[in-house]
Amino acid sequence: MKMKEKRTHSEKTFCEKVYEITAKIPEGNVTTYGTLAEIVGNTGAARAVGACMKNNHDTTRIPCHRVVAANGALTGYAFGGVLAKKKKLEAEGVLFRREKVDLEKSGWKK
DNA sequence: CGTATGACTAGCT
DNA sequence: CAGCTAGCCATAC
Repeated sequence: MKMKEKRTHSEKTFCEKVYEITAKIPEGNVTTYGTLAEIVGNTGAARAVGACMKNNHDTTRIPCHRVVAANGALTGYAFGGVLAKKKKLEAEGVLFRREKVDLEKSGWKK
């Protein structure tokens, strides 16, 4: 197999792209892993997105807390759990419905 | 290079 | 409405 395709034409890996997009999410808005994956050009790679997020440790530059599940539910967070994630979102003005984000109102519109 | 894993999603029971 | 299964992708070991 040729797993070593080598991304010479694109130094950025899938994760790098994800970070770029995530960093563009405006405050008070959120997006889903699936949507994020689609934006980077890999629809269906929602899992890969999350995998990169936990690998990312730049919450200051990469607001990974603005990325939630497709149903608006908060999933993991490598800096304090979904609890800290929820708090951050609330603090930014994201509308919550019970324990889930209201994607209808706070969903990020690209 | 091959296998295992995960911050997902959609579908079915 | 809640829980479980199977499918998908990229990364790490």
